[in-house]
Amino acid sequence: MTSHFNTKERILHAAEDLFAQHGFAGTSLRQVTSRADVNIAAVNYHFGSKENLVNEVFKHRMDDMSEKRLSALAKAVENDPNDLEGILLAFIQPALALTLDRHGGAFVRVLARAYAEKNDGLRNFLSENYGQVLREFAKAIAHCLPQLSKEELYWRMDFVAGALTYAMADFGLIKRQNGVSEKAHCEKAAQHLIRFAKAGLQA
Amino acid sequence: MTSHFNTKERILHAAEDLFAQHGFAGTSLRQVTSRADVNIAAVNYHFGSKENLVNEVFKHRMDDMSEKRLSALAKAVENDPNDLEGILLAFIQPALALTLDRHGGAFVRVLARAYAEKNDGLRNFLSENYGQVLREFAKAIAHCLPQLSKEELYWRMDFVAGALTYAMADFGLIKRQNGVSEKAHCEKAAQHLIRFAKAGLQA
DNA sequence: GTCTATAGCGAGATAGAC
DNA sequence: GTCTATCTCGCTATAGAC
Repeated sequence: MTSHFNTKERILHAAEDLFAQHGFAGTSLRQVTSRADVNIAAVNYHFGSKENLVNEVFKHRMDDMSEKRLSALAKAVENDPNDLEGILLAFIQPALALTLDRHGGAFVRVLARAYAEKNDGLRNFLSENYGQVLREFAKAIAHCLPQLSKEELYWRMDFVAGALTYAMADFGLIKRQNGVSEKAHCEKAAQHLIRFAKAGLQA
Repeated sequence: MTSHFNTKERILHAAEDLFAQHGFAGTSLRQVTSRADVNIAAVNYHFGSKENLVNEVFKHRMDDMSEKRLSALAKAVENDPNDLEGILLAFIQPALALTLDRHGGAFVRVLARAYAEKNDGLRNFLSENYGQVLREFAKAIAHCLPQLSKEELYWRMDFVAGALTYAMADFGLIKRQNGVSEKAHCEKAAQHLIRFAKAGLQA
């Protein structure tokens, strides 16, 4: 399976899985190279350092997700700038899509974990990129809800992002039922979340 | 400041701060004992192992917060079983109170971090205890919103818990303004969150 | 109950052959 | 570009003096 990829890609995939499972500090490069079935020295050859590997794992998925979010947002706004549900879907759908991807599912937990890491520079790097995307959505949502103050809007968007992160990472009470496919579970999650977030934003 | 406490308590407080800042795997016992100004051997004398220290740090605050939540819930329900806002406040207030505590503020991030740790046994221990408290709240909220299916209720409570965790841990777009006291910031957070969560639950 | 000292291990990183 | 071998460091944990 992994043997279709070259050394660098195998390291990236193995690291993504392990970071999701054990965190950044909790994962050793030895674990990564062992799972990727490459030599221990390869990671320093290709990435220079562990810290650099962490950043690359991140950038890879974040760039992809942000791009999908922004293009979905542009399409939704062009279609109907007052369709709050469409805008929310543009925000939620790309995150959802990740959980259906073989390796992306791990990344969702990596993402949640990164939010829990407070000072590590990774967090700053993240909030800069991710922050810009959030501001685009804020603009679109503000257009739908002109009565909302900017402060109130930002609070509520934080709540939506929190609910999304939490639900996507599969914390909490809700567990996927045995009879339900992962895809169906995620679609249900999106549907519930959009309904909830829409009502909360309109409060 | 810390010298008012004995060795064991100093270790607990130092560990709480550092776990919040660097995570569990990212914090060494040497950092802990150095900050607590106790000898490196003291932690193994008092706690046996690092893993045990992690659990104790957790149990200490969780027991306290769960107790406060449940007693506030009992009071709210006794006062008016249909007061959804009162029930939400009982859920949110004790988490809020922690962020105003000298050491509790760190714990909120420790908590968020624990949710991001998926397989480490700590997560199971947590979901068992915390899960019971959540189910009590689910019962009370279900009474206020009898038209909601159990599944829908659980989804929405997950979203509320996510929004709370995210907001409390100070992720996201919203930053405390320089002119605003921490206490005022938290009260505003609670006020916004209750409004948002109430509307979302009633959707 | 608290110290010093150290055992024993696994980490990240690198040098240099191939 | 990938390997083996190894350096150096910091970690958890413990033994034993006080």
